[in-house]
Formats: sequence, structure tokens, C-alpha cells
Amino acid sequence: MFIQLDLESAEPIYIQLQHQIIEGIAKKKLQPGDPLPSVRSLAADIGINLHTVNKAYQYLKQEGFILIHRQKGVVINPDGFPKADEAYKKQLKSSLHPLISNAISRGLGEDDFLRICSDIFNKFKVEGENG
Amino acid sequence: MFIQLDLESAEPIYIQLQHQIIEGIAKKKLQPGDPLPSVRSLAADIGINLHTVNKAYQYLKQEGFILIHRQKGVVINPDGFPKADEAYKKQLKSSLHPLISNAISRGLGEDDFLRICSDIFNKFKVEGENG
DNA sequence: CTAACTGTTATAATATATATATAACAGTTA
DNA sequence: TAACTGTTATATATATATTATAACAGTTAG
Repeated sequence: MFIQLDLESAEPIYIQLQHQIIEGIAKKKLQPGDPLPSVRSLAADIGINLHTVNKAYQYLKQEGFILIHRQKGVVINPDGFPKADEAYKKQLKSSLHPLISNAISRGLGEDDFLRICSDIFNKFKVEGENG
Repeated sequence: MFIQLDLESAEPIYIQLQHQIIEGIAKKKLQPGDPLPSVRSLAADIGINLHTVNKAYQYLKQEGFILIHRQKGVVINPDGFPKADEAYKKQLKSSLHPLISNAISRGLGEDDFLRICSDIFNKFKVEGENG
């Protein structure tokens, strides 16, 4: 797997795991139907406990990014991904709000902020083409 | 004060406090030189412990948003605010990255994402005019 | 059938983060 | 002197994060 964790980070491991897998989906390294490692093998692979992996999987399952079949194991949701509904947008705004407060306070203008966002979007586009 | 806390939120109180004060700066409700309540009075005002307030103040002091004079008390930094330097931009990108991964995975396009950011920026502009 | 795997659940232990309570210290101010 | 300031220290309670083991029910490969 392509999972890269920072065990020194203040960000909990299971959160980092969620991010990495969603990032894999965004970059199309992980496509609908693709299998994911079992909780035990992924845990052993990256040197953490299986419960930490399971915690990340449970969130991704609840959000609809992955499916967990008792027999077939864990797969990227073959029926597509959760939609950007109003509940999601509301939560996104809540996350963006303090970031934008901070940016404004530091004198970072709207244009600069949007440019930074665009740059990140573009990075996903080019990386998504290669794989 | 205009501080509004959500004690039910998973977000730690001292983080919410940081956000609220930075938001006050962004909205120009708090301007350079303006005094802030003492740790004890603010804590009593919003019904929390003085150490929780102090934790938020210490962060804001370290970042340069406020000054703490042993005698003059706490004031919004009269000499301006921290700059949007490269270290800050790097940290901002780290915060935005997982948000954008998630957005892309859910099919929220760049235009929609940027529009949401713009809307938030505009809210600060109009609120900043009134006070 | 057995052995090895699957996700799931349970229990326990440990470490860290968060929040509160209380107290004291050194300094300033009314 | 009394009341305030930020700061520091100690203790406690709670929640979260992480690991360690173990077991269960089901599936699958040999």
C-alpha cells in the first residue's frame, strides 16, 4: 500500500488513515471495486494495531466510501461515493471558516487563498492522470 | 464579549476560544490595541476554568495575535498581526489537503469548492463593514 | 475436515489530552 | 492594605488514542 503515516504528528493515526484512503480515492489510485487489505494485514504492514485500522475502516464504511462484506472482505464502494449533500457542505463550511478567519487576520487575501486551493485541485488532476 | 462556545462539540474549548478571537480579529470587532478580558474574568464570564482561557491566550500570544503585558494585561497586538509566511502557507495547505481530497471524492468540483470559500470571504467583508 | 483466513466483539492496560479545582507567587494598581 | 494581574504548581477526573489478547462465527484453500 501507499499509506504513509507520521507517528510524530498530533493527528491521530486513525484520522491519518482515513485521509490517506480518501486521498487515494481522490487520486483514483483506489477505484470502485478495488480491494483493501484486511485490518490485520494492513495493521501488520504499517506496524500498528488492528483496532486502529478497524476504527478508520468503520468511519469509511459509515460514510459510504468502502463496503465490508463478511466474506468478500473490504472493497472500495463499487456503487459510487457519498454525495456532496447539504449536510456535508455545512460541515465543510465549518471546517473552512476558522481557516479563512486565520487567513484574513494574517492579511492573506481571497485571491491568494483561492489560488492555493486551485493549486491543490490541480495537483489531484495531474496525479490522477498518471495513476 | 461575543464569545459563543459549544460545550457539546468535540472541538476542545480552548481551540474554540482561539477560533472565536481570531474570528473577532478577522471581522474587525477586535482591533490592534483593543483590550481583552483577564483570564479570570473571561473564564468566569463564560463559565469555564481560567486555565482553559490561559491555554488559548498562550497560543494566541505565541502566534503574535495578542500581547500580554505583566502590568497592562492582555491586548490585541498593536503592531499588527503575524504574516502569511511560507511556514503558515505550508500549514494551511496541510489543513486544506484532506478537505479537498474529500470534496473531490464526493464529486464536488473545484468551481463549487471555490465558490463556497468565496461566500465565506464575502461574509467577513460585509460583517466587517458594520462592525 | 482441518487450517488459515475474514470482520467483529469484548476486555484490559497504558498513555496522552482535556478540563477543572485550588493554591500560591510576584508584580501592579487603586 | 486590598484587589487585581499573569504565571506556575499540584492534583484530580474524564475522554480519547493506542496497544495487547482473546474469542466467536463465518469463509475459503489445501
